[in-house]
Amino acid sequence: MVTLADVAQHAGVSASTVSYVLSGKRSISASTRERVERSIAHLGYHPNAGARALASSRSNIIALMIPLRTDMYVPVMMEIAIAVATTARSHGYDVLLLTGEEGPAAVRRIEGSALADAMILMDVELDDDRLPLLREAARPGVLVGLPADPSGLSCVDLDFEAAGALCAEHLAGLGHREIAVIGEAAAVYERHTGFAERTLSGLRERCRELGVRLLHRPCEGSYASVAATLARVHDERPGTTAFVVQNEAATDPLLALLRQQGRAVPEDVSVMAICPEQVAAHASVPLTSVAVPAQRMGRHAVERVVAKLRGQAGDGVVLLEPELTVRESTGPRPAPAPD
Amino acid sequence: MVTLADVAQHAGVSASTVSYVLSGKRSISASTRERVERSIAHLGYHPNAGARALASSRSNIIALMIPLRTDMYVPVMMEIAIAVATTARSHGYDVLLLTGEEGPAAVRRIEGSALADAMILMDVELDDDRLPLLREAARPGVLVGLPADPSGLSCVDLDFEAAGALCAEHLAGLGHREIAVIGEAAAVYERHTGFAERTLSGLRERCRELGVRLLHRPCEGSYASVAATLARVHDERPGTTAFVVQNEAATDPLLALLRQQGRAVPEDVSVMAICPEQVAAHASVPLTSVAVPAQRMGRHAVERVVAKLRGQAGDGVVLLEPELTVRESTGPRPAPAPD
DNA sequence: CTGAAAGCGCTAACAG
DNA sequence: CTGTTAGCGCTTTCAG
Repeated sequence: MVTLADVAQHAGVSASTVSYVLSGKRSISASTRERVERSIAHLGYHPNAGARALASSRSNIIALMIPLRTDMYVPVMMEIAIAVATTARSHGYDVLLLTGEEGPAAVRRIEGSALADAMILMDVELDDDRLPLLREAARPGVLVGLPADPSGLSCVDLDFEAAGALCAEHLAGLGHREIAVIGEAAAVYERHTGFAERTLSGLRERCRELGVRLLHRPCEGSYASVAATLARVHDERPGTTAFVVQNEAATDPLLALLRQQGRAVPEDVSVMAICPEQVAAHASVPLTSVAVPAQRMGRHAVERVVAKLRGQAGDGVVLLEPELTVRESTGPRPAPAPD
Repeated sequence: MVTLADVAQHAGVSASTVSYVLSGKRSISASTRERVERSIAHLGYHPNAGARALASSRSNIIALMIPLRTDMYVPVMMEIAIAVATTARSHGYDVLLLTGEEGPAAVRRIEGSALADAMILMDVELDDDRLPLLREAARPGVLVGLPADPSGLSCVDLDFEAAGALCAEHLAGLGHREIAVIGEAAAVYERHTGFAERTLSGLRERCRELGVRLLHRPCEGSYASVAATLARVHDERPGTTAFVVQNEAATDPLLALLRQQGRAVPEDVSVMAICPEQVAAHASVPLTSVAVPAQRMGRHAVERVVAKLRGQAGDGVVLLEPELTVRESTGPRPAPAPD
């Protein structure tokens, strides 16, 4: 194994000089720097991570806790995780992958062992039991998601209220007066993950302002349950001309069912979704949608945590602005059927 | 920060004793052990990861390289990654998440910096440029996937040939004589990722043995392209009574199209898939399928790599046996339409 | 069964 | 601009 001492000897300088060439923490004459760099390349030197961490008490690792249950929003999680990993690398950090399994113990473990310099928690719940620990922790942390009480914490999330409002505006702008929301599974609302409720409240408020009638129904992901929900909406609000879907698994069944019923999208009925771009773009009818900006969220979380490590940022909530992409699934309200 | 020395002092023993209590590498009297453990709990001691890595030259970290392009098989990747993380934890290892972005350089970096004790590479391509480095590396590695030349490497993968054969047998057993395969996008075959070809060859061989006609058509994930492929199959082999789908994105469109054409599944036509359980179980008609055993693959990869770290395992390819789950999408061949 | 002590490879004062 | 040196916290011989 090639050590810093080997490099120093080869370059005919002291160990500290090599160290400083690497860290740039003090000025080095061009000639020495060059000699050292040549030696490093020649010997194929890589600094030892453990030694570095011990001496500097910084590991250059960011811990990322992802949820264990993989039943929801998997591609989004994955996209965030990948964005976190690549952004972290571009800032000189590696990423340690932790699953929710360990729960709060993981926070303690990371903190105690100094394995990571900071942590990013995904899929935070409204009342997450890792939060008290995180507030006390010496190391900075950033949440992806928004808990009930974000005080003393840094959070990044999509502005779901704004996303809801955006949907309402888009459909109202097309003339729709009765909208139905196909929501997440009831369990999601009961678990109070927050985002679903926030979307709904944005939607409700803006609909009220715009004088649009809104109906909300939670829905499981299965084909059968989408069918049941659709039937129910049809019974309760036959005048519904537009759907907002916030349920990744429900979009395809919904489109299939409408097609089956001979209701053309968007001529007879408009459909829009709050979902990952991929899902929206690849649906059987490309969906007008508000995207969950997974990459931006991951990138932002890392940048935030890195800034905090440098003492350049404090706590606070950052809500990313939603963006609406108009595709082929929404159109003007059809003329009311003549009696 | 609580150090080992603090614990030693509190317990009235030497540092090495504490260390040995922790590692169990030499016998300790019950009374000292108890005292030490009490002190550890009392002080809330956690060993410092960097110091440990430096002194022992083992980091207790396994690096996991996941592919950067997330266009394919995302839930499977995620499931493998999570299985890797949880299994690793249960063996005392943490997982470092690397993306494919760095390419071969990542292998060198991990190796050089001693950041991880071993690595697991996902989504290996037939002729992957990280493989030569991995063969020379001092640290053990395990591939998830099967490259063209697995010599000198450890690999874990699904036995896709057997999976193909299993499909052929199942359908032949139900009396089907003409089968069509809806395959992955042409790009997947061109990239020679291996698994698609292997499935096909298993399918072909067993079909030949069983006297079943087989037609294979690659297919993009979009609704339109599934429609086109289906039409083409119908033209070329009107007698086709069963489909094997190896393309996560094609299953739902296929079922929707068949429904639209008034062909009932499984009464008029059988459909089976090689895909994750979730996809199969939640399809609009629950699909008879051969699963990609993501969890098993992740777990196996970790166990393999841990065994190698202990010098208890060598190179070689392990192909996991596929399992067929019969659901509602396959049935006996319909009686040939009377002329 | 337990202690003492020598590093592991690097960083960061402290000196010049 | 560069060198000397004292640790960082832990593991692991070597002694007893």
